[in-house]
Formats: sequence, structure tokens, C-alpha cells
Amino acid sequence: MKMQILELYKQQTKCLVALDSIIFGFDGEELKLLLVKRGVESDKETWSLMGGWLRPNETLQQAADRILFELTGLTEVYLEQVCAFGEPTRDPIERTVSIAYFALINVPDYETRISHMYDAQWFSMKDLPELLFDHSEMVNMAVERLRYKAAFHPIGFELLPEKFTIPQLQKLYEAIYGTDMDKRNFSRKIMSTNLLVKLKEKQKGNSKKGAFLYQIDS
Amino acid sequence: MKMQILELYKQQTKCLVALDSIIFGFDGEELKLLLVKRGVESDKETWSLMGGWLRPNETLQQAADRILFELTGLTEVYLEQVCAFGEPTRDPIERTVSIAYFALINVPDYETRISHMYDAQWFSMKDLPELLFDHSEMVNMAVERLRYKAAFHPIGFELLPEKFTIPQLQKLYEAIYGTDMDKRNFSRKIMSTNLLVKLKEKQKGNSKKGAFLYQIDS
DNA sequence: AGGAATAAGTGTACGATTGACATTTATTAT
DNA sequence: ATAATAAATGTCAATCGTACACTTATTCCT
Repeated sequence: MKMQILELYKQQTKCLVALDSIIFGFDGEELKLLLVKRGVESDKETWSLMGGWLRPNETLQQAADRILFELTGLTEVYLEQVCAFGEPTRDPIERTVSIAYFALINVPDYETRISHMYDAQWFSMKDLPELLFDHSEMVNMAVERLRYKAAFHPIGFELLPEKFTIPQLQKLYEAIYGTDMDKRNFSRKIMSTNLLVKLKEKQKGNSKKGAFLYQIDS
Repeated sequence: MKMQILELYKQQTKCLVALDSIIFGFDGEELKLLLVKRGVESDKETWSLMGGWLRPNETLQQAADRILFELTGLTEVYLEQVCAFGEPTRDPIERTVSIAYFALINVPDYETRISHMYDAQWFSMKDLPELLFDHSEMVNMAVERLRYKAAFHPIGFELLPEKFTIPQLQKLYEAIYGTDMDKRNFSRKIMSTNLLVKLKEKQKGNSKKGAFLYQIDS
């Protein structure tokens, strides 16, 4: 009986399992996406998400973290699973099921580390190049997920520096949703969550008056 | 160069890919879950989700549909991906990445077809047995997803017969969220969507007055 | 035939939230 | 001192969510 079960397992076809990360960044103005030209791909001119293969003793989350680290040097990044993609021919070389994760990072915080390691480059979400395989579809689903999350959770903070101004936060939300928002309504809503602490410092440069900095209350 | 790429693909470890479906049903009173005792599992006494392995030329969605059909005879069921699960030891026999789907069906519509095919049995969501592997975790995530979907989309209709009454629909929502709701507020909200058409017929039996039947407007 | 029992159906008033809208304020550069 | 810049702030109306109780259609029982 035990043999029969093992037989059944043996008869099944195995697949490669990949992980691809949609890495969102915010530079204070625009929502961006980090893309690479992966050396391993057949079409070396095509931009692609950061991806890699699952190893034998990793969880999916660990693999996604590791791949992000290997390609960018980033650790402790917010990473959340979006969806598994499994079209039989999505990777023309060999059948691969890919599990997409999305990540949120603050561009200037990390810019030094990721530069040029693997031809990594930030792209404006408004002006994305053609992507490898089904990566555009992955990005679309990740954007939806980001919008959904941002509506309920203060997820956007991951994308901002530790100290930030209300106008910066508003620009981020506007970038996520692709709409303009009213300053007064926005700040009222943000303040009503009681998640932010107003600091004494102001950030200048952007305006003559300067804007107060805030931090997350913990 | 092309050879190098192929080499890289060859070096990667492959995995079994499984699909497990969380099948929600509604019998007019309670939210239920359809479970089986899978013959193929080592522990034949443990209840499990409906699952199977991905075949070489299927998409994930097709595989989930096929497995549901094979085990229950059901076709054209609402099936949506929940999450991929990939703990290295989640299946003790061999490493398997499983992609969970959730399904919605109306219990009485299908009860005849699924009965006893594979020891399939409906369980009240309030009284679930221990489940195989990480299936309980899958169920929890599916419940969350169902609640989220039901809040925005008229997803609950999948779980009801073609014609249904407002009190039935309310019981369904109460079962999904595990709370009691106010009749007046509920019917006002449902009616404001303009998704329902009131029929001339009434459904009796449950009450002496009888309740009007509704259908989805299309 | 009359009355009791059952669940269905319906409305209102209050507080909270959302969305539209314009002026004042702090600071810097000239 | 003045102009320029972007930040900060308040009000009103509409909408939505929530709490709450009585009437109605029908059946069953006597």
C-alpha cells in the first residue's frame, strides 16, 4: 500500500518553480518599478522582474527574500505574495510555475546598494518597457493589490523614508491610485488614523515655508 | 551561450505542483466546506481538501477545474486562486508546492452528483475536523478572501440557487461574516445595488407568510 | 370561522464620513 | 519691503451606516 502511494508521487510530472518580485519604489514624486536585464534569459535585451528559482529547502517567502537580496542587497523588505502564474508555455525554455511577490521600498534609502549590480534600473510606472514572459500581467495584479492594501492599511509608509511630510505621503497615494486628491481631505483622513506623530522639524527646499516632518507612531 | 542558459535551467531542482480547492457551500442555513478522505494520502483517516497534481500541459486554472470535476462532477464553478503554499516539508513524502483555489457552490444543486464519490462530505465551518498538511491554513486564507470579496462584489450569489429570498441571502452573509445583521439595513443595502429582480412567486414553508423570490438582473 | 403563531416586510432619525471648495501663513529670494 | 512659493487649515452639504419596532400575509389549530 505504501508502495502504491510512492508510485503515485513518482508518476507525477515535476516543474521548475520560480519567484518573481514586483519591486515598487517611491522617490518622492513618482511610483517606480525596479527592473533588470537578467543574464540568464534567452532574450538579453528584454527587461524583466527580479526573479530566480526555488531551492530545495526554502519556503517560498525565504526564496523571494533571498532572490531580492542576491539581486539588490536589500534585506527586511516588505514582500507579499500576489499570485501564482502557470501558463504551460509562459517560459519557452522549460515549464515553470512562477509565484509573484510584490515589494515596497524607498528609492533613495537603497539607491546606492542596488545600482548597476545586474543592470537594475528604476522605471516610472507611467512609462514601462515591454517585459519578459507574463511579467506585465504580474505587474498589473501587483498594482491592484497595492491599491487594495493601501486603501485599508498604512502600507504606503514602507515606501517612504523614516521621516516624511504630509505632502510627500499624498504624492505617494496619488501615484498609487493615479489620481489627484484634495489636500484638506487627505490630511484630515490621514490624521484621523492617529498613526502619525508630528515632529518639531521641518523639511525645506521644496517650498519656502517648509513642511513639518512626521513619523509613524509606535 | 545558448548552452549556458540551458545548463542553468537543468541545474535547478524541480518540484511537484499540486492544486487544492477550498469548496464553500451554502445550504440555506450554514456555510459549509466540502472535504474528502483522499485514497492517495498516507494517513487515510485524515480529512483533506480536494486536491491533485498539475499536469504538463495545463494552466493552473485548468488543473483546478479538472480536479474539481474529477472529484465531484462539477463544472463551471466559480474558482479563484488564493495563495501558493510552499513549506519544504508540508508534504512529508515529497516536496510539493500547492496552489490553493477557492470555489463557491450551492449545496442542494449539486448534492446528488457529489455524494459518496470519494467519501466527500460537507462540514459546517463552525465544526471542522483536523485537516491534512497545511490545509487548515489554506481554509483560513480562503475565508478571509471570501469575506473581502463579498464586501464589494455580489459574489455570494454563486452560493445560492437561481431563485432565492432576501432572508436566505442575509443568512448567507451572516454565515460568511459570522455575525448577525439587521434585516432592514441589509435589505436596503442589497436593494440599492439594483442587482436583484423581484419575482411574483413566493417561497413558502419556512414561514407562514412566505418570502418573495429574487433573481439576479442581467 | 376565528384566533394564534410565524417569519416577512417596511421607515425614520441620528451620528459619522465623504467630498467640494478658498484663504491665510511661514519662509525665502529679490 | 515685496513677491513668490507651497503648506496649513475649516465649513457646509450630501451620503452612508446604524440603531431601532410595528404591521402584514399566511397557515395551523381549535
